[in-house]
Amino acid sequence: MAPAWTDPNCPVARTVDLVGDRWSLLILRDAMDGARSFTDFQRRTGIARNILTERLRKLTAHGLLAQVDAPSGRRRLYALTEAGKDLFPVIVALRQWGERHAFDPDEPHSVLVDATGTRVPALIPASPTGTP
Amino acid sequence: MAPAWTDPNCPVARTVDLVGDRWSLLILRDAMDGARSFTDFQRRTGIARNILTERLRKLTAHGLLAQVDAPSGRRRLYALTEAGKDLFPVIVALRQWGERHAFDPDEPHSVLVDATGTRVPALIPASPTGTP
DNA sequence: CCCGTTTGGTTGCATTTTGCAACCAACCGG
DNA sequence: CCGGTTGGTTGCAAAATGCAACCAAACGGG
Repeated sequence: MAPAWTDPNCPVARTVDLVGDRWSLLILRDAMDGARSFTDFQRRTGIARNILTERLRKLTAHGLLAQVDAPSGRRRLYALTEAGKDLFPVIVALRQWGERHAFDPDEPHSVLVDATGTRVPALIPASPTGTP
Repeated sequence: MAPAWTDPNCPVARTVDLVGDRWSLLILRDAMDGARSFTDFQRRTGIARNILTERLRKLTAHGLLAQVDAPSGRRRLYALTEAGKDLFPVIVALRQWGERHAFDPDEPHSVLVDATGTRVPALIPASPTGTP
């Protein structure tokens, strides 16, 4: 973590530095799906506990998650911040790609739908061209 | 790589298994930006050469990149497949998030524009709700 | 109030992944 | 034919990860 950024000028590289490891994105996926507690995350992802501790700290340190006190009692819970919620399109895009390309043609898999049960259309950048 | 998938049922997890490491997404970013050759990728990302070799193989093995013969001569080059190009929205989403949240407020950074120079609007899933 | 359980960790150690530098064979241009 | 570039490979050191055992502070029931 010493070199600060892999490539300080590229926004993609910075984002990948923050969430581009085996677990962070899955933690955020679960957070978006309602996970709040340490054991919740641990059970859903199957991540090692010490790594989970570290990831939760990293994500909180960078403002993607925040620790909130539970309504009753004082157990600490993690909640998505605005910045964290803002990663939603990334998760959706990853999910849609996975649905299209990471399963065998005959293999069953989920399809992303919204609250009303209709299928969410593919995310497409407004203009179909490259990165300046 | 033995356990096949981190979570076989989740498309997000599968995608992360394929491209969710420190380098793969940056390699794909550069491929989308025109990089084709081994040294091209190596120079742009700064990745260690042995790791680059492994990543290029992994990405080709999973059908995100393909090896093509150079027009003249027979040097091997890597090109994005359809599946690879289909990751474009992911890269765009990562980039947009980075532009919004990974820079200090006063810090200058790039803004994603299309071929005509107009700013690409934020990617937003059609309906604003969660994952079933 | 006391005891067993759950939660949210921490610690130490083994295994795996990365990174670095040196090396190499094939081709390329002149 | 000679030097440089390309696309790697190899060996070793350093860092990240995984696993299992351990722990203190709540809970929760009786």
